[in-house]
Amino acid sequence: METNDLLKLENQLCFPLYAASRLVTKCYQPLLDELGLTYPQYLVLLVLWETDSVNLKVLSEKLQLQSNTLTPLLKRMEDTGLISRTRSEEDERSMIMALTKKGSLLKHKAPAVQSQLSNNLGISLEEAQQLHGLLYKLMGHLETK
Amino acid sequence: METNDLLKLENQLCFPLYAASRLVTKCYQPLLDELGLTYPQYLVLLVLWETDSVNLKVLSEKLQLQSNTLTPLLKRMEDTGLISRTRSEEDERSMIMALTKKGSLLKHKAPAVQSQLSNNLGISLEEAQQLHGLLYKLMGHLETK
DNA sequence: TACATTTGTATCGTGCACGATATAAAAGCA
DNA sequence: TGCTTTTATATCGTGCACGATACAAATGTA
Repeated sequence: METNDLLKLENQLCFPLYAASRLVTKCYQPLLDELGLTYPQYLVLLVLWETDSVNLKVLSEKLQLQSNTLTPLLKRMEDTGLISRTRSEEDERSMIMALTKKGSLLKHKAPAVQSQLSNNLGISLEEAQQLHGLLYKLMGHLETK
Repeated sequence: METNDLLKLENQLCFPLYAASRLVTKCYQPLLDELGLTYPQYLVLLVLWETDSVNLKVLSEKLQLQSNTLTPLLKRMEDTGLISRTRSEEDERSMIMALTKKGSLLKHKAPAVQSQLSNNLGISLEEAQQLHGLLYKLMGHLETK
């Protein structure tokens, strides 16, 4: 490719990644609005529904988000009654996030969100799996940098 | 897949998209820091290097960002001397962004950013093209919603 | 046991993103 | 020409993201 072509927006990998990510988040939003959630908050719940009572470090690793992003986000979730935040007794540094009744019950509504969304994506299951694989491969390499 | 599996973080398409996008942006940042740019600002320059003097509407369509995101971003770029912002004479509503000398000269440094980054991605050219294609297919379908 | 180092969270400042809304210029039309 | 509607941009408020930094609890070590 020529230099000028290399610099074209549509030839970059970064841009479609960035645009597609925002676009998919936007598709989630109307569904999540009904549950009173933002998209990152929904991700937190996905983690907690899988494993309840995790500390910030674990949450941070799973979501690839740092404490400066998560702490305020989790405080907002505490304020809206979705989770509780308590210090660990064994290690006073560790902050443990656990589902409240309200946060726990929302799990029943999540499958509807997922199925609604996957119907909307407009790509086949094979393509979705392919995309999934490529994204994890990309991440796997970049994380070790 | 079972309901519980469907809700697992790693099985979602949305999460790797979101995480990979942030991760790639993070890889750009040290390179862009040397040019005094943020990643979205770099995207604006990519558009302007391709076609100078575009109004906000065009920029908004190309980057899929709205005026409430772009206006302050472009003002910051004006403040740092990268672009000029002037009202169109034919249509007083239209705000036209054009490269300054400084913004124009930065184009010479962009190929180095691109080649540095593509070396870092850790996926083959074929995989990158495949990923590129899948992302555009995804976007193409979602945009028409 | 004293002290340095590491670890887990939190705080601060800046820059996006975006829904909702405002405003003025332009275009359409009775 | 008056008036409505559309279009292009801007403003406001809220919630992320993240680099840099602070701080206290835990750990390692002489």
